Amino acid sequence: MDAALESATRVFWAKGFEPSSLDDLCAATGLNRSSFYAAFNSKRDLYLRALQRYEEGSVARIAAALEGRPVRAGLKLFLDGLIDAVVAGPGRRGCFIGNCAAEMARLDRGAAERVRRSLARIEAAFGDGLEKARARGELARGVDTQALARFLTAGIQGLRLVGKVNPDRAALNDIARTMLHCLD
Amino acid sequence: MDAALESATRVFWAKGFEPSSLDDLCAATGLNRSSFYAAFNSKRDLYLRALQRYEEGSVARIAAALEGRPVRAGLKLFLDGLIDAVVAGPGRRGCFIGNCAAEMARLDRGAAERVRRSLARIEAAFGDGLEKARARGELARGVDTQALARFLTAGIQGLRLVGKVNPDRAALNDIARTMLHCLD
DNA sequence: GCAATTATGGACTGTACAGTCCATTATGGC
DNA sequence: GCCATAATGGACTGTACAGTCCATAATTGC
Repeated sequence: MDAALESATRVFWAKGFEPSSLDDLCAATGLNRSSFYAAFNSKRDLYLRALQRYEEGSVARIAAALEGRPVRAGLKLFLDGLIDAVVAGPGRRGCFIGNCAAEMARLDRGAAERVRRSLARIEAAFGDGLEKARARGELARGVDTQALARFLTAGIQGLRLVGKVNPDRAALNDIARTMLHCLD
Repeated sequence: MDAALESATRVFWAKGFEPSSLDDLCAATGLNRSSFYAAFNSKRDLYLRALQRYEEGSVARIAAALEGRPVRAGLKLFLDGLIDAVVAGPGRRGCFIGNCAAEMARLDRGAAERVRRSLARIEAAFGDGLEKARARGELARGVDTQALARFLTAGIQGLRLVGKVNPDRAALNDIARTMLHCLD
């Protein structure tokens, strides 16, 4: 069942909610309509589950990159990986969370709330890493780790949006490099 | 006719392309279907014209804020105004350009190209202001103004996306303040 | 004032879609 | 092997929509 969710995530991520038809989703998951509705209840429910699945992965990747290394190195590792994925991966999908925010937030209050929570968890993952780094003495005493975490969260969304329409490594590297500059 | 375009822009900006029905657009513009198609040819054409109109405004606001004052003050003015608009304005519209990128870029190559061009013009407006500031001696000699302009362009998209689902002034101020920090 | 052109209203068409339903097929208990 | 239960296929329904079309109304040129 998780394989079906993963396939559906790919469809929604690439095409967005509205343009993903049930036929697309049934083809991708291998389920027919009856089984689809038995398993997932509705297109929107599946979309929100896909979003949650994506959120888990995003948070985990941040935590993994920041774990067990200096925070600057961790952030660079994370951003370099992100840029690799944007430049080399299947093109123009952007960030599922950001896509959901743009496409649904105004018309679907529940979806907006999920996006808000996803961004909060991403912010918390950055905040944790930064806080630990400060405790290790890697950052100045007075640095505002919450502000930095918020900045990184927004910055990544910006980077991914720009990368979606212009997956140019040099431009994305400029953005990432300047972002890292803010830690100092 | 520009009034009709402005009204249509508001509809597309708020709801996105797909969920804006022709009935919505005719109601907003005051045109009936016949006049609508005579004037704008198709829903998509109108959408792209609305996007262009929005782009002009965005670029002009950046240029105006950076004109005739120190670049740090100009950027702060711009970002403060943006945050005011996000927090106080009609909620959760986000940036039309960013919305278009998220909603259409994957499925409409032409729209993606327009977004790419809009972002390039925004980047150029920042780049101009930064370049002039460097000539005035406000920035260090070796500063990479293109990288900074790219960073600001992405940062604004990130700020607006976060603000779309969580229009919290304190959080947005944190992001803006940290962004400005990167100039030093 | 009238004819020719242009704008307007709104009915209409064809299509695409999410979700439902039931007849058929497969599965498992015994 | 047989019955009860569960999964499956795919036809079907109702709705919403973009775009077209034409009959009528307004406007313009003279």
